[in-house]
Amino acid sequence: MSEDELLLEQLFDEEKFTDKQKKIIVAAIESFSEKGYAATSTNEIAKKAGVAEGTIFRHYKTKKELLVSIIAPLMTKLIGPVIVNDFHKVLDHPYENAEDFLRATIENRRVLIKKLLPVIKIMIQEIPFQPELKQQFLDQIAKKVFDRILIVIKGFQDKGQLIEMPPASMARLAVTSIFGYLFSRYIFFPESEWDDELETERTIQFILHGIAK
Amino acid sequence: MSEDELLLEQLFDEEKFTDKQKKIIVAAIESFSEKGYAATSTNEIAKKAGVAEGTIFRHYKTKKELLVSIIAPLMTKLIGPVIVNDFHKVLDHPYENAEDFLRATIENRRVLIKKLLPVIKIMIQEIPFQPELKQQFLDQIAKKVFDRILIVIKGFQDKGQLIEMPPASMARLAVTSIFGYLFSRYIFFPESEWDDELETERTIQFILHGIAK
Amino acid sequence: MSEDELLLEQLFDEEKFTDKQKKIIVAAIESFSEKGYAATSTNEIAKKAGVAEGTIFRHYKTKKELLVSIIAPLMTKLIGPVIVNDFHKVLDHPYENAEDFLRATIENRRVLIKKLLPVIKIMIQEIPFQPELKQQFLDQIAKKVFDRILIVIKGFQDKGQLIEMPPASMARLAVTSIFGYLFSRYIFFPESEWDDELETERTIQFILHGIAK
Amino acid sequence: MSEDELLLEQLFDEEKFTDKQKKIIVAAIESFSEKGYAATSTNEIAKKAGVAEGTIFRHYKTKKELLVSIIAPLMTKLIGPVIVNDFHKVLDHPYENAEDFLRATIENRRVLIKKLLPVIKIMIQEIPFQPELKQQFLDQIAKKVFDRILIVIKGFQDKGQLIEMPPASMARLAVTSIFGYLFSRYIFFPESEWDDELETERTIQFILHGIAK
DNA sequence: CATGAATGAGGATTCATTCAT
DNA sequence: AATGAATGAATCCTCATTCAT
Repeated sequence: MSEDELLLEQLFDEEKFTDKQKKIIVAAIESFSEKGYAATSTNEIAKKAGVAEGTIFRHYKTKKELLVSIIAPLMTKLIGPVIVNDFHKVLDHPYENAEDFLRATIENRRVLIKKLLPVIKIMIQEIPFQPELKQQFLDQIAKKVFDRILIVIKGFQDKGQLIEMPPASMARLAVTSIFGYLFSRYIFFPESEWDDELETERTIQFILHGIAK
Repeated sequence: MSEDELLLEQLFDEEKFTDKQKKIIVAAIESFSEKGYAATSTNEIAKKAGVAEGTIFRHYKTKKELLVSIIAPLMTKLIGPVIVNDFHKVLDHPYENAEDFLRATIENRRVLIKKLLPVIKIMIQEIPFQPELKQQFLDQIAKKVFDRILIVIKGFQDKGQLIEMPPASMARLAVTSIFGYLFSRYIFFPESEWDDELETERTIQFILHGIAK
Repeated sequence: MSEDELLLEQLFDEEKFTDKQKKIIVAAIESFSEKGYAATSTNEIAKKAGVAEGTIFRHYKTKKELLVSIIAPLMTKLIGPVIVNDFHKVLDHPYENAEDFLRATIENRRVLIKKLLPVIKIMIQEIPFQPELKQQFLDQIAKKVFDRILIVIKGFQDKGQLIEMPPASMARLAVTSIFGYLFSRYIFFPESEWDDELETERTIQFILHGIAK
Repeated sequence: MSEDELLLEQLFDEEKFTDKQKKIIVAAIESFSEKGYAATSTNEIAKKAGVAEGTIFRHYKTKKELLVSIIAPLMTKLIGPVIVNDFHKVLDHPYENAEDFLRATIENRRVLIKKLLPVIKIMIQEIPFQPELKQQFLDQIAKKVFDRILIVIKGFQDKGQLIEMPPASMARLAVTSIFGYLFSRYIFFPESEWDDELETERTIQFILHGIAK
């Protein structure tokens, strides 16, 4: 529970929730991420949360609203680091090189993904089926984040650190490599032994220099 | 319908299906990939297929069996190219270089993914929740394919074409780059304009040489 | 049950219903008329009909559709006699006097109301709350019937049998007297002893001559 | 609100209610008469009244008690005029004729019905389903009022103003004519244009002399 | 007095599955 | 083999009512 509480704090710092509401959210996250949204019954969530089924519907008008109000704040949480930190880093330290930037970015994301794992699983599963979430995702995450990344890439290209290539293509290549690593690490094979520092380093070197000798 | 028929032929060449059964499969694939397995009702599939609901259960004991018998053959289909073609290519033409191999691999996969798109979507969505599929996937795809890839990588490393790195790590980096491209192309942003040849080339160069100048 | 069957035949001559569907209709009419639509649960109807709750929803998409498909055909049934019979009577037998016309009309209605009593109760209760029914009632019954009545009244006025008074007002007075009688007889005080022939006669004389000496 | 307040004053002169309680009653009357008792939720009433749901149950043990305590006093209000005024009128002014009596009675009722319209609607809807209300209605209104009416009718018959007819039948005919008018006027077609004085007069003449020439 | 969160029984409706035809 | 009516458990959700604050 203490771990869940941490997750909650991470997700909802400022907002005030009643005790029961917190339990509902924790239970919903657990069930949704284990069985999927559609396959989870509100009755099941209620039991796991130790509340009456009606209580869920006092706080969330529908089951879908419960889902959305779990996922939506996550969107904001996930862009935060990109927009605020990274952007400034690059502008404030013009001497900084692409390698350090990548390292910071991956680590940043790694910690976040690790903490928000179950919620991210839900997000991945449900965004394709929930137009509301999809729209939010495209507007808030995809677009905003992508725009920042393009700026950063152009910055490093201008400094001569990166090769010439349309920034959009480069962004795709770098981003999928990073998320390829993070998803392999935390979602596909979380039970394997991982030397995070080493794999992070390999991923960075791969992004920068590829695998050819 | 001709496109669906092609998909079916692709998926189930040898097997003999009644006309109704084919319609059921096509309808199920469409619904499952659009709304998800759990959110699709058998009644809906029956209507879309133009058969009675009972007919579905004459061919498949349960709804889950319908899902599995759609996804399972896909597994075999997807490894085929890796195991049969690629493996032989490398062994038969020892002079071939890694770049050509990558190019063939990506193209191979690209055509397949394009054709099997809806089924692949279902696979991605449902494998996490269906232990039966998960096991099949791990045993048939992940393991077998990974083993082959490791061999191929070692082969190129031995030929001095690739840098020294644990083949497993290298496999992860290359594979996620390839699938990062293919998923971006066909699943995340299928509606964007894509110059496939160019992006394939960029992906290959990225895997080989990275983005650093 | 035989009485219910008669009611059903009366209500739905030509249409074909399955056995279970008939039972559902009979049970619904009984419950709706006894406790009101909103206070009747589908579970209760199912039990009374001896079918599974799901069976109700196989035949009627919603509870409201069940209500409407019970009440709607009644509307047609109730106007039939007015439009077809009465209208022709007056036109075909120009010598006929208002008294005989009234007698036939009341008797006609009396037999119908007696037979359709429970359904009429439902109609009275639910029309105010179901816009769909209300509209149908206004369009089909109220307007059509009223138009015919006006014609009949004008006919008798022209023949000098009725006093001068706006036909609409006269229609209201006559109609409410007739329904006042029928409702007193069958809805408000059905358990009292009624000498129907005598009371019909009194009602007719009242409509024609009032109560003043 | 001033109109509602008037209604309240009309309904509950002497009793003392808290401000919130008045709001609850007003809200309940509005909702009950618009959607019916069974289809109105206490939550809805609470919102409309601007009070907490619990507050309703502080004043009324159950939802049904709320209904009854709205309808019950109405019963007394509605008989009042009959028993007190009319009765005395006839006894005190033996020379008065039936026509004037009818006129006074209708007008009396007309004003009352107009003011109490929403509550009367509720009464009509719910009496058939609430045995408690039904009993009260039969004992207090139907019986008492009917007894008075019989006396009045006999009085006028003795004075030779009315024809010979069992007073009960005559009561039914006159009463349904009056209420037929009032209900047409205020409940069935309130939105039509009505010349009240004229229609009242027509109704009186109809009751006295009928429609025959 | 008043609140409103909490309850859990009960509501309408959906669903996968069965089975007589 | 195919049907589609029938099932009843399960689903999401609503509601009157309670009770700690």
